[in-house]
Amino acid sequence: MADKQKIKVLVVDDEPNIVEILKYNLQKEGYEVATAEDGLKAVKTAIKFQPDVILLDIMMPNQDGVETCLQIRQIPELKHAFIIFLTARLEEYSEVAAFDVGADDYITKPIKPRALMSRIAALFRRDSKKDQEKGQIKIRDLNVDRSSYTIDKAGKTITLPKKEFELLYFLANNPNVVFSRDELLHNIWGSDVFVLARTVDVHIRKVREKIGEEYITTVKGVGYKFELG
Amino acid sequence: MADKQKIKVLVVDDEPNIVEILKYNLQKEGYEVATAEDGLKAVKTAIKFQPDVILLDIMMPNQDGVETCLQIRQIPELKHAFIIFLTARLEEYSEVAAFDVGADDYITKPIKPRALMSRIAALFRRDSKKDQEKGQIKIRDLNVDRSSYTIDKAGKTITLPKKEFELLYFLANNPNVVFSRDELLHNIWGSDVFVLARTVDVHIRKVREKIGEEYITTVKGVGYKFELG
DNA sequence: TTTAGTGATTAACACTAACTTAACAAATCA
DNA sequence: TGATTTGTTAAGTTAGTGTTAATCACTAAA
Repeated sequence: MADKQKIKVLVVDDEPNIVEILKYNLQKEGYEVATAEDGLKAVKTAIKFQPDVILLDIMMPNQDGVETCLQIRQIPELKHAFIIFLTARLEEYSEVAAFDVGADDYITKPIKPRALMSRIAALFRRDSKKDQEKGQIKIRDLNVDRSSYTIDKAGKTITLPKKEFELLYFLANNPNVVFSRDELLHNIWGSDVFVLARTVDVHIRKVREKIGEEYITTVKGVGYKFELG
Repeated sequence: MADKQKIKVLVVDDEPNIVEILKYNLQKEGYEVATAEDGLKAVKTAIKFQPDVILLDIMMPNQDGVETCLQIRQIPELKHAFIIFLTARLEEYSEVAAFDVGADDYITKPIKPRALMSRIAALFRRDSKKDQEKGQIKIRDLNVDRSSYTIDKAGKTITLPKKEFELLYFLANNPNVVFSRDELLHNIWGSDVFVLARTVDVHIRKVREKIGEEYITTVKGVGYKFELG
């Protein structure tokens, strides 16, 4: 979702080129970025900056990524942070040690910015899903229940397939807000999936068919919204 | 379409077929397209054309993509441009060098036009959202809400079609300022759309019909304005 | 390994609200 | 008054959406 607060990413690598590329691409995607050039500085910066994600090169002067990761994991304020290792392809060293040490993911260089962005985005999609998992929305006469992918309406229980459910859930979670097809794709399908925008229409059709026509309305030329009142 | 200013894309490849396919698809999506067939011409064209995005083949006669990219990155006016490399799958050469040289992304041939389009669109998505975040205007007894494309008036909710909403939104956003029909067309319809000025009258009529006559006033011989107090 | 089934995506065609244009009536001003 | 501008309505056109069906991908059962 469009988080009100920018997600903060700390990039740690001793190669200025890589730092620049990542910084550039991350900022382009709307993240707030800080950088550090070695492990020692990384820890200091992390404490000040309180990042949500840390991209951590393994091979660095002063203090390598593994050791740095260990230290960061000791700091209570940074426990929630996602740590992603950046490794050259041939450092087998990393893979095992990385996870032992508390990394959440790792990617191999050379880095494909696009893939990395998707991966970071995915972290927060998953995370936000967790938030929602408490998730039961009562809206109008519907009871939208994420844990079972079902809708309760007047005693009747309707089960929806995944995409249809996600679509309804997303709209119901943001009632009265119009979303364009592209926004819906971006938020529900993810930023790294390429499907035609009109696919949304078909899903809308099916949801309407199952729960009734009166909930989701079309704003022509703009998109769809869940109608309150 | 909706975009005020067309996004400019420069396609550089020595295979006319590929250039044609990309050009066709990009234009269909509303981009302004220029092309070049080798690296040397690409630089010249880029300087004149000032593209926002450059699709750059790696393997080209005269001067390859990597060298071309380097040169383009030297030019201050083109620093903001997104450079995306097009590479055949087996040129491992490219991946590393590409990013060293300042590329923002790369995609492997064969190119799937649809995926490429999504990717380019994604580059600019953030900006367009920012425009929309302005959101909500409270003026007199109206609440003009862009997120739902509705007007609230004394508890009643009125939904307007896109153009009518945009018209009201624009006027309400600049209360007491008179706009000529041409100015309204230019600001709401966009500079590249040609419709008769009197079309505005009809939309004004419909907005008045829906929200009441007392908000938008006519200044004869000049245009319309949103009336405060 | 087939087969059947489900869901996701795309493609094709139908339909209609929204938009544009045109035409005429009403209002305004010289 | 006549000329010009705007209001209003209605008819024509288009872009956007609704809808159905075909295709594709995947899974589970036989």
